[in-house]
Order: sequence, then C-alpha cells, then structure tokens
Amino acid sequence: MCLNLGPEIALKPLAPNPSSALDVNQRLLDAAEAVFAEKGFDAAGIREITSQAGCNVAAINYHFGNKENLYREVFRRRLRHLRDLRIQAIDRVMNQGDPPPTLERLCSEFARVFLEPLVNRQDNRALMNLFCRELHDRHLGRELLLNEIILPVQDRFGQALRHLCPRMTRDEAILSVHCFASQLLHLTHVTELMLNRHDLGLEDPRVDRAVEHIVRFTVAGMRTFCGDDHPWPAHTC
Amino acid sequence: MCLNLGPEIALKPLAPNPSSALDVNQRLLDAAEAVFAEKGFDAAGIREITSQAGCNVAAINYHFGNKENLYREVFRRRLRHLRDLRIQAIDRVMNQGDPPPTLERLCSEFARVFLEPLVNRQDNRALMNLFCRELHDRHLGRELLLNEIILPVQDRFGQALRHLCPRMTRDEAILSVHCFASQLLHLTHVTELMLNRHDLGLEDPRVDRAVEHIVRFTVAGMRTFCGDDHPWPAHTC
DNA sequence: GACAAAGTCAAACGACCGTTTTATTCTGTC
DNA sequence: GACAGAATAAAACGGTCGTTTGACTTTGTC
Repeated sequence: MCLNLGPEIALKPLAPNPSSALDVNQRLLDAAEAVFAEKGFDAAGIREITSQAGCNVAAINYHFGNKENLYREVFRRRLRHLRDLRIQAIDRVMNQGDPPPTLERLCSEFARVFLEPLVNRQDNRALMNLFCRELHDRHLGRELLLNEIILPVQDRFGQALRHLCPRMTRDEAILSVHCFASQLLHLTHVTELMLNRHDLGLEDPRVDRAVEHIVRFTVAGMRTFCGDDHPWPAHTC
Repeated sequence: MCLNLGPEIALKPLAPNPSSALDVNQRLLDAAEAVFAEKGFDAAGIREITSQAGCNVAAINYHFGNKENLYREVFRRRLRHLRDLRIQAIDRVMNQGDPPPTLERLCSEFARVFLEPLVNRQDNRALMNLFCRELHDRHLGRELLLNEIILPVQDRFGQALRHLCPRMTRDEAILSVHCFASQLLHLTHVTELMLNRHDLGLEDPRVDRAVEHIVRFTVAGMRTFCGDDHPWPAHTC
C-alpha cells in the first residue's frame, strides 16, 4: 500500500503559450464554437473546451459566468455574421441596375451565399448543424434566433420579393421566403444523409445539381403569387 | 447529530399496478417515447422513464440492454407507423379514378397526413421534434431513418409524381419530393417559433394558411419539370 | 414441494458533469 | 518595493448519469 501523496506538484508552463497572443476570452469563444459545433450543447464538456483553449475550467465561469452564457456568445457572434452576409447578398442583387434584378438572380445568389459556408469547409458544416439543432432543442430563448437572423433576413428578402412582384402580398412574400429557406436548410442535412451517394436513388447526387433544382422550383413557386392574370396554359397533370 | 440508519425499509406495492396489465416492455416503450420526445435523448434520464413506466431502472438494461437500444426501438415503432400512413395517403390519391388524381390533390392530401399528428396533439408535436433532432444530432445510424421512412416514402411519392408527369425525370421527381417535404418539416418548427403570433410579421399567422401556401407553391414548382413545351406567358419579374 | 428460469427490486458503482473555492501569479499604479 | 485588483490555476464539491450487482419474488415445469 502506498501513501496518498496528494496532488502532484504543478509544473509551470515553460513559456507563455504562443496562442495566448489572443486573450483568453477570444480563445474560449473559438474553442467553444468548435466543440459545440461538433457535439452540441449537452455533449460538449467544458473541460474539452478549456483544454482546447489552453486554459483552466474556471476561466469559463470567470469570463462568461456559466456554460450557457458562453454558448449564447458563440451564437451571437456567428449569427450576426451570417445575417450580414445574407442581407448584403440580397442588397447586392437588388441594387444592381444594369441587368435589372430578377427572381432567378435573387434566389440563386441567395442560395450561393446561404450554402457557401457549408460547401467549403467541414467545420462550417458542423456549425450550420449547430444552428439547426438550436431550432429543435432550444437552450437559448427563441428571441436570439428570431431577432439576430430569422426576422431581419425574412424582412429584407420579403421586401425584395415585393419589389420584384408588386402584386404579391406581404404575407405571401414572407411565406415564400420561408418556403425557400426551408429547402436550403434541408439541403444542409440531406447532404450528409444521402447526397453524394450513388446507392440511394439519385442518379446524379451532386449538391450543385440539387441547388439548381431548388432555385428553379422556388422561382416557379414564387411566380404563382406574382398575380399575372393572363391564364396559364392548361397543364396535363 | 443523528445516526445513519441506512436505506429505508422498502414498502411493497399494495396491489399489482393497474398499468401492469401491459407488460413492462410495452410500458417502457410508451414512457420512453413520451420522455424522449419531451427532452431529447441526452436530457432524458432513465430514472424519469422508469418512474413513469412504474418499474425499476434495471428494467431498461434487462429488457433492452441499454438506453440507446430502447431509443432505437421507440424510433422503429413510430417510424414504421408514420411511413405506412404517408404511403397509404399517396396510394389513396393515386388509385382513385373517378376524379382523376392531380398534383394538387396529391400534395394537399400528403400535407394533411404529414402534418395531422402535429396539429392535433401536443405530444405528437414533441415526437415530430424528436425525429427532426435525430436528423441533426444522430444517435442511431443513418440507416434507420433512411430505410424506415425516408427512402420508402421518397420512392413512392416519386413514382406518383412521374405517373402524373411522365416527362419528369427520376432525379427531378426525387428532388421535388425533398423540396416539398423540407417545407412541411420546416413548418413543424416555425409553427412553435413564429406562427400563431401576430407580432412577428405575418398578418395571418394561421397554420392552415401556411399549408395552403406551401401546396400552391410546391405544385407550381413541380409543374416546371412536367416538360410542357408550350412557352409560358412572359413574366414581369 | 423442488427446482430453474425469468423478472423485478433497492442499492451501489464509477465516471463525468458544471460550478465553486482557495491560493497563486500577473499587471498596472502610486 | 508595496499594494490592489484582475486573471489564472489546481483541487474539491455536490450532483446526475447509465450501468451493474446481488438478493428477492414470481412463474412455469416436472
């Protein structure tokens, strides 16, 4: 039997950590974003976050009060970034006058910006997954998601739609935006689940092919609310 | 200071629990479904499940091996039920000959069956939320969701679409099914988040109004892949 | 009644969790 | 250099978790 010698004598770090050029606050946000994105709120442990940030567990409570506040700050930072990207994309299309804006250009450009962080890097994809998780299993109030991204983008996109289709009502515009966004969101899930696999039904399981489909599908759906009163050709189905 | 008397003497139940008419296996599945739906996999504790089922914690490991297997059985049972409901709805529309089937009838009937368990009862809504959570934060393999519900429904709906629109390709049909389903899924989330509230942008935030919009939007989107080659009237947007 | 298997139970187990405590180090000011 | 306050660290705290153990009860069979 051996004596309990108590905790080992701590070794001081030999030199200031090179990553400590950024202060602990920022390193915690970065590490938390990565771990939360990979595992979700519940499964992400603060010890994993702090070890990745190179600091002590107590730092989370010192700088952010608790784990949930850290989670909220991670969200706030990223949501504002995504919101700005999307609103800028809408404005870019609508303010360009030379080839006048169309529904196709508006939707395809929005889809491109919406999906860009997803297609390019794997960690961004995990982050998108985190936002979707928050839709279902909410740890923050609904106000954060609504106020930081959903309502601002919905309003700006809705205005653009009604500018292109003046006879579309306000409700029709808002609902159409959600129809479009829901397809783009769904694509971010199905991508991992069944796109890029040739054994699950699709002959051409490429993501860009699916995006083309969604844009064409969506533009046609929106046009039924444009109020053109000349009757369409009789359809066969 | 009082002595530690150890655990209290256990009282046997006075009479066989009335709910024990169903065997423990079924009671566990029912209780687990309710608790998982309310809290999700991680937050649902086996002690809450077993207390609601009126049995001991060890019963889960005795009957199902572990918590994850119990979760899987809950899923299997419900997914097959939902799958059958949806496929039957498709077949009902397609096999009815007197008023020949149309895209409108197919989509509106599918939407009705898809959303019915959600609109009617609050616990069903929680269950739908659980399925969506599993899309993002997967505790089971992708095979269960794919094989039990996604692929069967996608195939049957795709066949129906191509029967109504023979010039639609197989890929176009499958992608169109996903476009439609994604909007219905999204509605189940947004309903809690912003529908039924008059302060968030919509003048008419009723769910049935949104369903009407989705069906009209979707039918128009699908028709662009029907291959009618007579040109559409020039659109103004 | 004897026996074995199945079922159920209270209790303990070991691991991990988020948070707090307490002490020490760093940093800027006088 | 002395001091105050901010920042960081190790360790402990109290709790919950899923799982396992071992004893007891029930059930079916001979």
